[in-house]
Amino acid sequence: MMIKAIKGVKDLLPEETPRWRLIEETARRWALCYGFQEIRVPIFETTTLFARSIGATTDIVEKEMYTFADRDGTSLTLRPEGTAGTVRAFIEHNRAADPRPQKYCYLGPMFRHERPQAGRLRQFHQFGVESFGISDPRADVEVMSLLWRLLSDLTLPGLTLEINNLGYAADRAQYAPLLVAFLKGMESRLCGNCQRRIETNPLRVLDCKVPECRQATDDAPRLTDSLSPAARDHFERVTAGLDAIGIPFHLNHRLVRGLDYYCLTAFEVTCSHLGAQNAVGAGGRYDGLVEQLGGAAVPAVGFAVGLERIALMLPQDVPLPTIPRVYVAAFGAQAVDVGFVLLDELRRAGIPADMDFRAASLKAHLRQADRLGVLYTVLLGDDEVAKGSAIIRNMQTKAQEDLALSELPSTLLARLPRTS
RNA sequence: GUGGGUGUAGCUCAGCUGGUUAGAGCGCCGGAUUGUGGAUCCGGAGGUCGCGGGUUCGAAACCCGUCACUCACCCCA
Repeated sequence: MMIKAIKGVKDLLPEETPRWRLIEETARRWALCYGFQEIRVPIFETTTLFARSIGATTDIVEKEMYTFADRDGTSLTLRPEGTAGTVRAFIEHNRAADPRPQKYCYLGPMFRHERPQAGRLRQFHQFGVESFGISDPRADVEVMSLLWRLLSDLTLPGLTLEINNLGYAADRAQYAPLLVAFLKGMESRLCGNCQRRIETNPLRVLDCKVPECRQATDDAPRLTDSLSPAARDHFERVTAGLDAIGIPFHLNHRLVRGLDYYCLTAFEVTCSHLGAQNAVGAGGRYDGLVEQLGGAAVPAVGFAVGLERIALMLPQDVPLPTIPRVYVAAFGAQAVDVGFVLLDELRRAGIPADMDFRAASLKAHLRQADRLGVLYTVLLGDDEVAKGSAIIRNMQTKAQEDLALSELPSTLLARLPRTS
């Protein structure tokens, strides 16, 4: 019986890792450029951290967490998202006491026990940022700007930034009964899911995919009309800020975030070429969360993007960095030994060099050199060894020249173009 | 958790209402070229037809079960 990877996880084979490196490096580069600093937190935490931050009644906590008992019985959970652990670390290390801006970014695997589908895995990867301690709406704008710029830099097609004002918890508490009353009058026109949502998550009805539900809720009371002046003011400054720096966005009064901790600004970047899971990245403000987890009353904004989803939309022809390499084709009784030493000398000189130890004939070596796409091949047979020389062959032009063995590393180093 | 689709060579897929030794393209190996890659030509290797049972003279095909993958719902990045 062959052992296979478990459901919902994926191997990234060497053919795909350059694309992933491009995505990861682009994300990190933009985040650092915006003053965010990388933080690395554990991929598992005590279960209560997630239950308290994400919301005990959300699907994630209720049925999607990978939870298991540690040897002493304490309940541990593989992180389903990155914010909870980052906030925990922020509190635990008393980072609020540091006067510098506390802006973090993270990158890594997350785990949710869901049925896999396009753009959704059980082990998936997110890049995210969290900006702590700044209630100024410019922090919201900064975070959305970073998200937009890094996705644009990756030349992802068909991107849309949608934003909404969720208000404060008190605003939503005031609004919810109005909405529920309206929905109850419409119940017969709603899909089965939405009829259930009236009780469980009425705001979510607004964001239903079913066209009939959207029609039915066109005239529903809007959260906007229930917002406090402070919430309105914050959001106005957010949209003004986005305008000022030229970030295109659409107001979407139906946009609701699933996690309990969001307030005020909520946003989502969707992509048209992505299948059903069309959200690439999403985030918002979560001013109450740090306090809720036992820290000071520290405001915060952040986002997370799904790297699998980015990889799905990343154009096939994006230019990937390539390393110019050299192949050592050593054949013949003495030459194989001399070639092996030469291979090591090249590498020590910083020249990416390779050799297939299985190949015995020059023909077999050249075939491998071709497959590897190297720029130069060093041809080294017993004749050359006797003369203390080697031939370097330019694989594109087929031009060959004789060189002394001793000058090979320096010559090749000079010939190879700088890594692009 | 619910529903649909698909499982045949390393990869992408043909295979008719059940009928001989299960095919193609690409890839791989060898030769034409005994020290020169890609292109061409010639030759070759490679398959428990996902697995288990059933129907039948005969099953890759039909039936039942099962597993895997996949898409979608729910929910979310």
